[in-house]
Amino acid sequence: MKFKDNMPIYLQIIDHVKLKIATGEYKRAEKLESVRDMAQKLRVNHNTIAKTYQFLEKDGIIFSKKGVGSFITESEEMISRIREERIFFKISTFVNDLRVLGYSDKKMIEELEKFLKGEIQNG
Amino acid sequence: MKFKDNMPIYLQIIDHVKLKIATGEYKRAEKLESVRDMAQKLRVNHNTIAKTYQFLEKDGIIFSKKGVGSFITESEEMISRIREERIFFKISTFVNDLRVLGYSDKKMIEELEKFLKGEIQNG
Amino acid sequence: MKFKDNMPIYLQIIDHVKLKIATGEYKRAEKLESVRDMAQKLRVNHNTIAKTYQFLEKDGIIFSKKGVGSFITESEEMISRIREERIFFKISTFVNDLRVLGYSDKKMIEELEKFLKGEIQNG
Amino acid sequence: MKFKDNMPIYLQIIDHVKLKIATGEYKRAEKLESVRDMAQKLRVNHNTIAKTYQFLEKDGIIFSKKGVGSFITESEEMISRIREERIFFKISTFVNDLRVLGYSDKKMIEELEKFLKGEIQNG
DNA sequence: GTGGTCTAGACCACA
DNA sequence: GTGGTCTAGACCACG
Repeated sequence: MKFKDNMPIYLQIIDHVKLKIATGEYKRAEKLESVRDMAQKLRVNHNTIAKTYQFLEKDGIIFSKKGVGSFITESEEMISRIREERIFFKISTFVNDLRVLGYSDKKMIEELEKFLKGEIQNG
Repeated sequence: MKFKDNMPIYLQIIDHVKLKIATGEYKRAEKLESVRDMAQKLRVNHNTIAKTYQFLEKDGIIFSKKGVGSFITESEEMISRIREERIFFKISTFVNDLRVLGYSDKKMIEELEKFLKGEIQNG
Repeated sequence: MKFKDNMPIYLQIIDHVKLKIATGEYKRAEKLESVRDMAQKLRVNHNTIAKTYQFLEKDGIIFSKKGVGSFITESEEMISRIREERIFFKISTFVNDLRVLGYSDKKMIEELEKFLKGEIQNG
Repeated sequence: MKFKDNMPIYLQIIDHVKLKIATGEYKRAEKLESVRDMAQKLRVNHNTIAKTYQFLEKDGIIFSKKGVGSFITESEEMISRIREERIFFKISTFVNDLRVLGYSDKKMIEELEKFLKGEIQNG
């Protein structure tokens, strides 16, 4: 995993975990990698991962048991919420950004379609 | 202007200026506010604005005349490029993000249309 | 400040701050001691205090500004809530504990009164 | 049994046993569950219960006979003391806590009565 | 081995 | 000087 320079690593990992939940890669109640294993894999200090897990736990996204491990939430509802929030955020950000640039709703959809078609020709 | 916590303010201001160029609010060869004026307006330290202007100048987006002030580039081509790069970046990021979440091109457009319609009903 | 052995220091400090808010010692929008000053005063590492402040910030009890300092919440409502929650918690815990020990409501009040009188005689 | 996160489980179980003695649920000289039975019942590791029993024995609250089991103390005086200490601790803690929050003796009793009455209305 | 806490010391961004 | 992040390394509680 490559980290951006201008954002704390632990926040990037939090987002990374939330993304994996949103895409379904991490499933309900699944065991996460141990703090130290993930630290080694991502080449960061174990404290950084511990902080990450604690923030995720505070938000109810994972739960940890001492001496056992850390696990994705058991709440299917929470998992759906993470996914839906993410999608909503992406779409509303997109709409907002293009509007600021002067795009009408119609033009926005047209440009998106054009982009998607263009990719086929280019790729 | 409200700044995010986890990103250097000067980078946010750089983006802010580039956005104003992309939207046409800042025009070709227009004089920018002085470092101290902008600092006061954005409620940040003047050093932060100075840093911002240096970066923008390095990228050829603005240029400075000693004792006179800073100005938006005179190159119409640069201005177009800033705008197009921005749009391309926004669209490709959007497409990429939704694909990661498992969205097909078709569903992506559908959801976007749904979102735009939903706004009308809600707003 | 003396710390108990069987509870993380940062949680004890969180409670310590909340207590000071509840008693009115810390007032609305008041500046807290800096992370490093409090660390020195309490003879703990600055990271421990930083963690404390971050948790308090996540709960909306204080807010921090980089390069400026940390401050008690500006919300009078939040301050009242902290105080009332604390009182409610103390009373309900007391009632519950004595009931478990077989005390009726009447006996509970009698014992409390007896205790308060006894103190006068002893003190 | 639900355990708090921020306190060693064995201390919570010690308190749990002392509470059962204080309430009379565990009687003088009564045989306790075996380490493994209690471990299974409380869903904790048997080492944790073993540790618990060792501490209780050290304090004279229980005693063990090799190959037979563990038993509640035979001293009626010890049992009374556990109960009285507990009650005294609860009351004095309560009084102290509310005083710190600025409550007079009179107000303390009033609030307690109010709380007890309020419960009836709410429950 | 698992998560959690703490220290010491470094560096960064911001004012 | 202020808060925030990160590392390295230690120790603890629990299973």
